[in-house]
Amino acid sequence: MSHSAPHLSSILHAQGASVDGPDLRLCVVFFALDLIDRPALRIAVVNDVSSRLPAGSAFRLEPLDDAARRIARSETGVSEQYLEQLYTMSQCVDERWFVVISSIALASQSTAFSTDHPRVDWVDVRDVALADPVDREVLDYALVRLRAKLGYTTIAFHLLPSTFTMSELQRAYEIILNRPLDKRNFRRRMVASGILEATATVRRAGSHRPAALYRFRSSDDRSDYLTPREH
Amino acid sequence: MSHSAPHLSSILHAQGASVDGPDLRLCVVFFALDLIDRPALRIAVVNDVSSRLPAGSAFRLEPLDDAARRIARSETGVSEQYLEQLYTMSQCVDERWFVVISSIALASQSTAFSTDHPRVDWVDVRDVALADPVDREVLDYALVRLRAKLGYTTIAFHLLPSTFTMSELQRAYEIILNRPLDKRNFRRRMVASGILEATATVRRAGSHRPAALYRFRSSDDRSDYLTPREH
DNA sequence: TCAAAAGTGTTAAAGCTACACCCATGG
DNA sequence: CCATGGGTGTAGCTTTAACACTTTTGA
Repeated sequence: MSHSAPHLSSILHAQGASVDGPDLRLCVVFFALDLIDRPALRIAVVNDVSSRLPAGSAFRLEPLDDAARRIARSETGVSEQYLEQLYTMSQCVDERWFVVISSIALASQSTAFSTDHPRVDWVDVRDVALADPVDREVLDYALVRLRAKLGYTTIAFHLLPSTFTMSELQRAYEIILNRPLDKRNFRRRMVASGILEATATVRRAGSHRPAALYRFRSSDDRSDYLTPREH
Repeated sequence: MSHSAPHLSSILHAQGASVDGPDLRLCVVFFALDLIDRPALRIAVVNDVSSRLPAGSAFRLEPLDDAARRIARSETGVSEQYLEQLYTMSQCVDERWFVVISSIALASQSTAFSTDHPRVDWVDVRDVALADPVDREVLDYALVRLRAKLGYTTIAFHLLPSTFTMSELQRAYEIILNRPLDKRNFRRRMVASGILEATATVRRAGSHRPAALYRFRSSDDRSDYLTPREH
């Protein structure tokens, strides 16, 4: 974290120079999907003095998405599978000027909820209470973006385990979009899109017909569609 | 512009404080559409030592889109009609660390090309040569975004004069998308979308049937669709 | 044999693409 | 009267939405 001590600030002001360049704050909306326990879309919330999004600062010359990845990991103890920049805004906290660069991170359930990290809760997006209104704004926009991208990308990919049943995939979409979908139409669209391939195996889970297992054809991951190429 | 003079930097380093926070660079891809002279999508390019995008720095606590608007205006002499943030990245130039926040600005032809500003050229996007590879990357992504948004928003709105013929509107889309569109299908879609309203008037322009003039129903400007609410 | 989830087809409506001719005007 | 751009309709196809029953299994 880089900011000048108050007296230095005054010294520099007196000389007409500026230490008033912004501090960077990278904050991450880290999503994971609970398909088992109480099905819900959850985000990582850090509880220190109050509830906030995982956040931190970038090092000098560190690429911003490397920094966001590093912060997501160190703040939550979880390695994301997908990261995408969201939006940048200016914010003032206690006389300090921040430029807040927000990102979305995604991880599958097993990756996210198995790890136990002090101060980190994975909370249902419908119940999240964040102290900072900017954090709230970031979360709202992250949800808009995630829902929109579900329609024209393969972003759901990164919230599911490596193999899954058609019902699990549908439940994932339903949880994120927060509305029910028709089973037959859903399956048809998914199959037609060609992003799935059937594995040879089935999953037996209870006293009913076993479910075929699918995986994503990782060759055509289109999650990135409409974000710039990373350098 | 805020960066510390070298000797101050050393002083602060010596004391373990950091002046190494990034400098902000806001850069703007300012689009305008030439429908008359040589029809083309153009952007504002600033020529000082070499060709670059209009750019500048934010003031302390200035909201980033206010800053981008201010920079777009002061660098080009043109007031944009629409502004949207694009992407943020980290860059190093001559040992200085920049956080580059890019935006798209749009203005109609009359607004843009009537003004004459020293060092500013409005150049066809197909011919743009920019010294900085980051500027190039920003332009490429701006084009991707503009084209994509043409499909699901009313962003074209801001590149056209307040009233226009159906042919002009179609030409605008064709120029931006860089491919021909079917006249009848185009008209049908536009009318069906409900974003246009016919004015009572026609335009007589040459030895052929006069063209009906339309305007956008500003009540349903959906350009912003999928960008966060501005505070 | 029952309960529970998996899996499967059809129909109607809307939207998309491709395509060619007549209309109104000014010179 | 002719050259110029403005304006119009249809047919085939694809995509979407709505809708209910049969299959396979374990207990």
